[in-house]
Amino acid sequence: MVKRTSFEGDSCPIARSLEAIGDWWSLLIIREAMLGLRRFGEFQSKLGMAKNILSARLRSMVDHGILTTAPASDGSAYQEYVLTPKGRGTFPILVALRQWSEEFDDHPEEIATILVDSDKGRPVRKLELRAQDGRLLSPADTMLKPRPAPRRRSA
Amino acid sequence: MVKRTSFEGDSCPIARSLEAIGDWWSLLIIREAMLGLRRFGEFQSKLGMAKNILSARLRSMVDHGILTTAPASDGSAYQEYVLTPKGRGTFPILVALRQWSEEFDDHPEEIATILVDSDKGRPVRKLELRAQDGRLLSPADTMLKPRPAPRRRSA
DNA sequence: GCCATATGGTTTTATGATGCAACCACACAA
DNA sequence: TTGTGTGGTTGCATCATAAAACCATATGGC
Repeated sequence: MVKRTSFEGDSCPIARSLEAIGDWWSLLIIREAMLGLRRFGEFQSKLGMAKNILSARLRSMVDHGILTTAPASDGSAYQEYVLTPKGRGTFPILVALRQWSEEFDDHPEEIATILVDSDKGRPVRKLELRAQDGRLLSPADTMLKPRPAPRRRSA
Repeated sequence: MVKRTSFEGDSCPIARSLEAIGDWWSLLIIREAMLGLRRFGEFQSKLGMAKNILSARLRSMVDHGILTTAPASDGSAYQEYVLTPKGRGTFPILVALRQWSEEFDDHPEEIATILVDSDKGRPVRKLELRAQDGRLLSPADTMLKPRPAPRRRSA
């Protein structure tokens, strides 16, 4: 088989995420959904992507529990695609991608938008990773530990 | 042309990130590099990916300034691939992907590792997005604003 | 009712990307 | 010289993607 290697059974959580949203379009669809788009045609015209691909992606994300199809909203017999909590949970990923571009892109002047807090209208801070006790952590301050084995008996 | 649509000129910072690291393998390669892998063979055997694909990805990431080729280190006439600051800057993206799996994956018991702070050995907190004044922000507390036009004259 | 048009897709077909295996180049060792 | 390991490149089969055509169901005009 040549089967574009699936990460489904992989034990790495990053690989598992990529399995669901690691393709070209999914995160952009989620981004648009986060901004309020709901209808097939809206996504299609906004993103300019092929309709068959959009169709496949939407279905895949529905299967993964990232989107749900809501029956209507304006009566028009069609369905809408709305984010589930799992879908909205990708927000930090989108922000991280955005901030990475803002910080390291070779042509940051081409970036058209900035993310601000809607209350004050000022740019948000960089995402920060903290320890349980609140210390700010850099990559070097972290390490991976094997997950404790699930206790079978006393669950 | 069918040319797998490039996001290179896109003004959306998320699309721009995906252009560089939005494919199947790049983030996994970066993850391994973050853990200390450096040599072609190490990546290849650890990730189990085809050598030609690895070769293409490494070259692409070098072109994007995410990796650099260092001439040696153990004398063996070959080169090593090490992360640049831009490459290390993807850390929050990896953490965000990891945490999304941890929170929403259907089979979280299959996730083998947890990210801890190396000082205390305790799991890290969730990534948090804050406003300039320190308020914790949810997706709904944020909005996108057009970037202020670059002033040509008084730069 | 009848035709035109918009929406929301699916099907068809062509090409680029990926996966695998084979091959090549180089370094080093026996 | 031959052998072996590393670091790739090349060919070919298959998969995914893109573009466009096609289809089904409303909606609107007449």
